[in-house]
Amino acid sequence: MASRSDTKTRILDAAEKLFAERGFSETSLRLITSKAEVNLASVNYHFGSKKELIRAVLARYLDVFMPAASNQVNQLNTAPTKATLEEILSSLVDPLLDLNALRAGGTSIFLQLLGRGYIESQGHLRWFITTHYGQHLDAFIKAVSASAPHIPPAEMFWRLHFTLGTIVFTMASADALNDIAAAEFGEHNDIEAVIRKVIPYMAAGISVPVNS
Amino acid sequence: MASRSDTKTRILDAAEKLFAERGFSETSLRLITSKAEVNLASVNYHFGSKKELIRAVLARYLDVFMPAASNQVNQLNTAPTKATLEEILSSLVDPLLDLNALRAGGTSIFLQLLGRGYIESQGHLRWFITTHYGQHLDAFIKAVSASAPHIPPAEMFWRLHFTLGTIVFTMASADALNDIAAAEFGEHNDIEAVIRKVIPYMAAGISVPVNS
DNA sequence: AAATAATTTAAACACTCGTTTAAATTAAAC
DNA sequence: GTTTAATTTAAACGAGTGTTTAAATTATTT
Repeated sequence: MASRSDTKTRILDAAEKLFAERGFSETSLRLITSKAEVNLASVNYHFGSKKELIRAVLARYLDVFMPAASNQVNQLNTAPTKATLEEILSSLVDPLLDLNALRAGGTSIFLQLLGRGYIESQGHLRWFITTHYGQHLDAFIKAVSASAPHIPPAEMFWRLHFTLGTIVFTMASADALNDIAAAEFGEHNDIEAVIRKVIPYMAAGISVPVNS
Repeated sequence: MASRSDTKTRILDAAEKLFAERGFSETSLRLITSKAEVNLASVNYHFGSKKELIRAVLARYLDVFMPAASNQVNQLNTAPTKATLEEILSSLVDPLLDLNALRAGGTSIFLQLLGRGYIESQGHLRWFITTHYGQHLDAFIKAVSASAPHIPPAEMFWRLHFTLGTIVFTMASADALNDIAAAEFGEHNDIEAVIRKVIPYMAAGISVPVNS
């Protein structure tokens, strides 16, 4: 079965890169299989359909990231002092950067896939994530809410989605923005530098008092 | 020429609604023309191509919104007291809501189109907006920068793009989020309520001190 | 009213898409 | 080594896409 998993992996590797770059519906199976140097029909043979391939691509990252992320959050919860919001957000940086060890550019690819998925799939991805990784999400949401107890739950719902938009849009266009920043300001940032820039922005927005 | 502009308008009206709901590439010309009750070929006759139709749909809003928005910013600039960041952002609310007078649901449609456009078209929309409406954008960026002089230009560049992501992602999925908020918290927000929720978030993020 | 221009229409074109089929090939089991 | 199962392959299918064409219709101009 060496060839089987080899073909599956080649498909997943090619697909995630193309999905992140061009979006799901803009990426044809023919483009994926030609980049992966496998036969067109092997996608349907190994994954059943394009939709299931998309889910497999996302799951490969979520299965690694989600447990690592909620581990970090749980560690903060058991610490003697209550974690600040910025500490909670910063605790996700390592799990995110560890995805680069999984595959080259993994951090950026994962965040771009997340963004594309949330926008393209009319709610399907939201359902997929909440049903498969809901426990991990709940731990994170609870920790964030506890760090900003002055924010009502409904308001926090909106602010966490504002935050999702911030991170996801930023990462989807991080490469282009880095080019502009380099040309305009002489800055040369990598993905980690951008993540560390965005955390104070998000933390301030999430915790700003209501009606001020 | 009554029929000519009538057909053009019918196409634009049907297209913008479908584009906002399903995205550009997910909306076929056949769906647009059947909703508009015009012939399929009339899109190419009146607009040349689907890509030019998309631009026409966006331009119909941008031509109204952009001058109105920079008018508001200029009025703040001539006021006796320096405008706060939240005042600057809030000054865009009226121009946004005035789009509802243009067409039913205009505000929501415009913001969703903006979000879809920025995400779907790999940089094409960014180029289209900066080249056609760059002067209006510059006035806005200058006003925001002046309201937060403690933020270096390079940092402000990043934060304004964080903000673009926040607003664009939120609006692209505003309907879905509103449905969830209604089901989960009994909240029934319209587009104005969401806009007024996101402004404090963005203002706090843009102006938070660096390295804090 | 006749001639010209603008618009609408139905049909077809050329292409891409995801998926399926059945035969060929390779691997595993007995 | 033969049989059985798993995988790969080339080809085709049916449906959907944006666009083009040329004739029919409508509006405008002379």
